[in-house]
Amino acid sequence: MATEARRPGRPATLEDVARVAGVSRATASRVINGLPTVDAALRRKVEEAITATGYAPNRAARSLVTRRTDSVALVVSEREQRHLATPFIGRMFSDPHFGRVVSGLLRELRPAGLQTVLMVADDEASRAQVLAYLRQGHVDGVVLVSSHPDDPLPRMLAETALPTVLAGRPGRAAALPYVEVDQRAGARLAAERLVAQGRRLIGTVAGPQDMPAAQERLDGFRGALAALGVPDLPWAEGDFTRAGGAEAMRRLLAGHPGLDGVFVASDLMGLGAVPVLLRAGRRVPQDVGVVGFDDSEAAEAAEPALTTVRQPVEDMAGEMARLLLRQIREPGAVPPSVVFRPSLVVRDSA
Amino acid sequence: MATEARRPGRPATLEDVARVAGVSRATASRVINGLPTVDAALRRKVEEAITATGYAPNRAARSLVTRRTDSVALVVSEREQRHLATPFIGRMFSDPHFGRVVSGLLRELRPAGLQTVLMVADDEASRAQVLAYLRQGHVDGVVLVSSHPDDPLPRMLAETALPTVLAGRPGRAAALPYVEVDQRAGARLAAERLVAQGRRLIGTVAGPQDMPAAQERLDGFRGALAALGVPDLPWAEGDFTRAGGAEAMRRLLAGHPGLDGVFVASDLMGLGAVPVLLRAGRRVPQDVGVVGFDDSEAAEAAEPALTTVRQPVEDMAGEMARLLLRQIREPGAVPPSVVFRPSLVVRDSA
DNA sequence: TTGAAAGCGCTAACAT
DNA sequence: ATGTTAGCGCTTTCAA
Repeated sequence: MATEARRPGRPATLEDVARVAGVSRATASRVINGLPTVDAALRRKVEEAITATGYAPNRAARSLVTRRTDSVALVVSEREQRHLATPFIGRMFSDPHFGRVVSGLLRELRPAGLQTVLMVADDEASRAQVLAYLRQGHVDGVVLVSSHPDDPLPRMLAETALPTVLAGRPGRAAALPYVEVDQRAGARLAAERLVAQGRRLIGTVAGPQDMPAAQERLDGFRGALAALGVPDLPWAEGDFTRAGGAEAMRRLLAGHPGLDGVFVASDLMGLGAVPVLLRAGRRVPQDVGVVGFDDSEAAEAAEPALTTVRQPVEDMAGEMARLLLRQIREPGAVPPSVVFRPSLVVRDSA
Repeated sequence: MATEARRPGRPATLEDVARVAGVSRATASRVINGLPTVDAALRRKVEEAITATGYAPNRAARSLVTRRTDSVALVVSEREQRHLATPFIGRMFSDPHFGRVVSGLLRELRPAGLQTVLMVADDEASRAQVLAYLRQGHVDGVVLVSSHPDDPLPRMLAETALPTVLAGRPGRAAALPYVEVDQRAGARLAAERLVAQGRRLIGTVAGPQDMPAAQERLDGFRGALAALGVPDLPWAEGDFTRAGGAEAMRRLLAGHPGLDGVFVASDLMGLGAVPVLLRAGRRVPQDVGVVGFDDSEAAEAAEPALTTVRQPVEDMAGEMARLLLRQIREPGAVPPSVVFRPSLVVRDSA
């Protein structure tokens, strides 16, 4: 119905809105930005003009004057892997876990009016490039998902004073808030489950011990077992991949054939570990109980389905977004890190 | 060494560079944008000034005048699924396939100096929002990854005249270039493999028949079998999920217990289908040969590992990026769609 | 409460 | 080949 009163071909500008509403650009701008000091009648006129013209603000123009960008960067930092056969950017993107993080993030960021720019840092050059981009003020904040413990990026970001949130505690401490699950508490849940089932010869397939999360899962599991009266803990280290889990399970089983319970530090490794047990003639869960970690799709896909420690990944990502928003809105504020409580999801493997 | 000759606190501007180099803003701009009409000596001076000041262009300012944004949108379009238990944005993001697409895309986009903005359209409101954003000229182009065949977005995008590329042929035809794999050729590879192994009682677990890709895989498989002298094709429809594959396999096997070969239209469905066969007492591949489609992680994860039809996903995504770049560089050009040739990856299941 | 005007940093005529 | 200048669309003093 409304004739779009504007120059043809180009999107309507604030100027157009002002003209249609019969006010100045300044007043139109006030309405658009929700400032209270506008007469109700004029406000209505402007709002009508916005609808009539199909106006939407030009972000570049706005950004030029406000120095905000209404966008944040989602930076994926991976160790360079030219030696691996992995095609291109490595496994982060094809990890369903990462997808869940993105999902939880967007769910908060979108309603806040923030766009999300995807960036990858996987070698020295790209890291410098990303950092330059961020420092230049092209985004209002950064969510960093880093997969390697010796990543220098957290510290470098801390020095920029740009609002930043980390997915998980960084390998090298940095003065930045992070969100993660209580690894030790999760390990304890696993220990309690296995012990409650009467298992006493318990081992664990741990994650890479240079990663804090993996360390804490191992350490927490050992501590919980000790508290439950099981002082000894044989373990083997995997690399958080399926193949690595299988390999570690083989070593563990070779050294300790009498095992009746295993805590595998990730579901994906569990996917590799369980078949090793089965092929070695152990029934799961009858002979050996297995508890995983993550509650990823892998847990459901396993045969039998894995009993596992659940991380509320989407909720955690949502919290990351909120921490970031708070920093953006209150410059200087550095909110405390948030640690989520894990829960046990009982399926068939223990 | 170089003292950063600039106002403190703020990034250097073109003005700063010009002053340090002792030239006008225009000349500095010419150097930065690589225009040829600049004296070699001045060019060097400007380049030094850039280094000295740590200058990087302000994208907002540039965008305001050029009407380019040097960014593209990666739009993920999914059917609304409030009825499902799926947490949040649905399964696209946690699909490793999507991650491979992102990976291939970024690999081309990054060197071209384009940022990638992630957007989701999963209901009427978000679709309108995304469309408004795109129409407003906030990006130079769009990559659309759509998961549902009745998606109105391809057509709506075609009407905007914004450079666009689709991941896969759209359900409703649209005048936009797309990239996909030759589905029929892939199905033929599967048929040839099974028939070459002497199998004659062959069925297929097809994908959702409202999706073009799924239709073509079924149709192509049927055609190829007929050409090879196997005229009959029992089939059951799955929904491209693991559980759906298992369910369809059960139905297929119930109706045709004598099957000795199955083409499963996705590896993920294969992951569900194979255990059904095993539990029904069929050995794979001895009693029943199984060929999947995609060559995803699922194919390797299956037990036995799936022989499958490979889609070069990262390469295809890279091609999408190139098609988009061409449209951006040559406005008005609508490059033809590109169809990739699949290949057979032989593993243990057939 | 409203408007006039300056200016954010950059590119692109245009003039030289 | 180089410089001067006029905006791009918006927010934000500052006056009224």
